[in-house]
Amino acid sequence: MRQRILDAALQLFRERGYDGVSIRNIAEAIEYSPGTIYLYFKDKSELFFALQFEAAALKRDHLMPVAGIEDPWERLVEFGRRYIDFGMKHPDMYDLLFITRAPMEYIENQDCWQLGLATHSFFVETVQACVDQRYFKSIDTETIAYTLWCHAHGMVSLFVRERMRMYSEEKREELAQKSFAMIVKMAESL
Amino acid sequence: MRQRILDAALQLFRERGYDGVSIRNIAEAIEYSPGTIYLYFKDKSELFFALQFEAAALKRDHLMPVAGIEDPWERLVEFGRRYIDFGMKHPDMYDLLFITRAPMEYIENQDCWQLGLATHSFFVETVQACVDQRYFKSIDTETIAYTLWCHAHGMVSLFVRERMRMYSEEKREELAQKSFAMIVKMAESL
Amino acid sequence: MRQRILDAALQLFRERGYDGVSIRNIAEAIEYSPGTIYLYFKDKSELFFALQFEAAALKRDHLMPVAGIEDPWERLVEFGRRYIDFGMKHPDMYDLLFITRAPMEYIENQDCWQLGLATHSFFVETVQACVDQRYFKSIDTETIAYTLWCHAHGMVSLFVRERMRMYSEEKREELAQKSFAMIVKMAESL
Amino acid sequence: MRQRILDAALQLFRERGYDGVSIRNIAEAIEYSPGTIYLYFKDKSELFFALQFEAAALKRDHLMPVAGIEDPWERLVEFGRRYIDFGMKHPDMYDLLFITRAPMEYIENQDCWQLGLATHSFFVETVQACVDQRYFKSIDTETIAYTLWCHAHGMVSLFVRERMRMYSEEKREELAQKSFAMIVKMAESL
DNA sequence: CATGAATGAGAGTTCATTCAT
DNA sequence: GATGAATGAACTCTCATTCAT
Repeated sequence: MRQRILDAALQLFRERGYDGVSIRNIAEAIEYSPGTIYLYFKDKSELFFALQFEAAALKRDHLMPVAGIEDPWERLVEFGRRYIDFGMKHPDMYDLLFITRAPMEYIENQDCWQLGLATHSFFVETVQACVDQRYFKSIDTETIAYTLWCHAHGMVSLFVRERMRMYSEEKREELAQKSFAMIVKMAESL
Repeated sequence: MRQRILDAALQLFRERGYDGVSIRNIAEAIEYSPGTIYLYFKDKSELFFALQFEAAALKRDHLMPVAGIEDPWERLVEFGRRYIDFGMKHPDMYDLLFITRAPMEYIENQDCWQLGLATHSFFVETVQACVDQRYFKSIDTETIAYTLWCHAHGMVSLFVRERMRMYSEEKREELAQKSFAMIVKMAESL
Repeated sequence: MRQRILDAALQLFRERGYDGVSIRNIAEAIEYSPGTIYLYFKDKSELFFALQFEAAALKRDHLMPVAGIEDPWERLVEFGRRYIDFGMKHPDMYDLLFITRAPMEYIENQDCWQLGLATHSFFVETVQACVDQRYFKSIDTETIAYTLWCHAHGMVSLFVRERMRMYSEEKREELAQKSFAMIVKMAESL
Repeated sequence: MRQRILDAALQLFRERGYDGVSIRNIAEAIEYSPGTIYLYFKDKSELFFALQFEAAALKRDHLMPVAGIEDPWERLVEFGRRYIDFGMKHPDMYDLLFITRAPMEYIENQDCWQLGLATHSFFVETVQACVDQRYFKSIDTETIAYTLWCHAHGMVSLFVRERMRMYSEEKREELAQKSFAMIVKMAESL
């Protein structure tokens, strides 16, 4: 039931944004009365955070398998590939995690933030490992990580928020792959 | 007057985001009655589109001065710098143009879409000019342009939607500058 | 209209107390929509305060004519008579001013509190005048005033909140008159 | 168990007033489910009446010990002292008994009304005893009793409903004591 | 051109209450 | 005897919108 609420909410949040969704909407979607939702979540923002937590967990599960890859460079590349893959396959989740505007003041104390940070740290550490093993000339780990993240996030978020309409659907996919290859190459020459 | 409404609306956007602004709020800000706004805009979404057009125009004005720079590479770099600058200085506008989920079916017929496309085309043409003059080894103009755009959009949108909270304010600025320098360097080796 | 709202609200507040009355109730009573009320009053508590102000003004108008009576003792007696008379004739208003539980934290900054205080001060000054002219042996103005007030308020509030049911209606009136006479006599011997 | 519910309800009353207490609140306080309460009370108003009865009993227990005092005058004075003391110490109970607007048609058939009447009668009889023993010049027992009651009730109810805000907390206490002393003195000269 | 007055719908939230288990 | 799950109605309040004037 908690799960049923979360499922319905997820879809709605993704379609209409945090402010565009009402408790009533969610209740209607699952065909229960509004009050029922308050049996499972203290208020709207708690529901939202629960959703973000789900998303963060899913993302972690999607990404963390790469931890098994020994070579840091290969690990990094695979991490990137999967990051983008996650965004493309679960645009709603990605949106929730990295785009949706929501009561952000609260978020930092939340478990989902911790979870997100953990994955992020893993990413930075992988970059660090590459740096340590001289995969790059540059040794500015932080900036390298940030730059790669920006590129990946840019790709996914232009896609998620439908700002690629000037390209046909196939073109979009093609571009994504080519651009990923390109950034990898660019990174090699860092 | 139409302009006065738009100005007030824009400022409110800046402060509270799209969902946080009501017709009433705007009316209060310009010290007119709510009804008056309907003399100039059919409804809220028309006002919203007008706003998007404003944003697109502002962005064009912010970016197009670089058209005067002869050398395509310098033009490209300056374009990038200004793109990011625009996003940082007018996060609400940037949000409106590249992040906000709006009825997209409508948008494509709108002037603002044309306006946006024009600026985008200018960007792509500048990349093309660099390619033509062998600034890059790669000749895949489209992918180059897309990749650069992704990076810039990633930077701005992580900032605009407050996903950089794990860094201090100064750190954020510093990172932005360093990352921009880094992508420029990476591009040189393309 | 503002007045129409106040009239309806007054009756309802009196019948059911502050918490027992909803904006909806008031709206229904005047056959308007709930939202309309917010055109005239910021919120529920503002409406309540406006009502209290009305009540305070009415009470002042009922009492202040005695200011014309030169002899302080006569003035005091007449003040008391009218105080009780006010409570009996306008139980709803009296209730609002001296019994109804409502957001009291706010009240002290309100005009109605000032108005109420003014009348109260006039009462205390009248007692003081009696003291000054040796109408009492006691010179403890404050306590005398308070004691008289307690008696009057007790009478009215037992009546207003229907705690005199063990007496017949006529008996109640008779008791009131006799008790007033008695407290006057008691006061003379102070 | 019934008792446990009542105890919790009473405490909540004390803290938040009648309208501020919900069945849910009470259930939470005793760590049972809301439904459980309905096993012991038909509905909220039945609980409310039970509470009034409790209050009446508490008041009786607070006052009746004075029945042991032989001298009627001393008994009367002590009764008054305790009456006020009860109101100050249990403002919520006092409120329930003498101020709260409750369906009065119901109340008269209730045990609590009987209980209240009994205490009241005891009070009147004590006044009568004083009259019989010539403690007063006046022989109008009813009016004397009523007058004294009005004073005491006025004191307590101004306090309970927070109409003494113009005085500091200590001042309020001081005034109460002085006024009680004053009414006693005034009564002596009746 | 502009407004004042009004509304119906809807927001988040809490409530007293029911009832199958 | 007690609960968990649920509801429908109510709450205060805000909103986009309309329309006679």
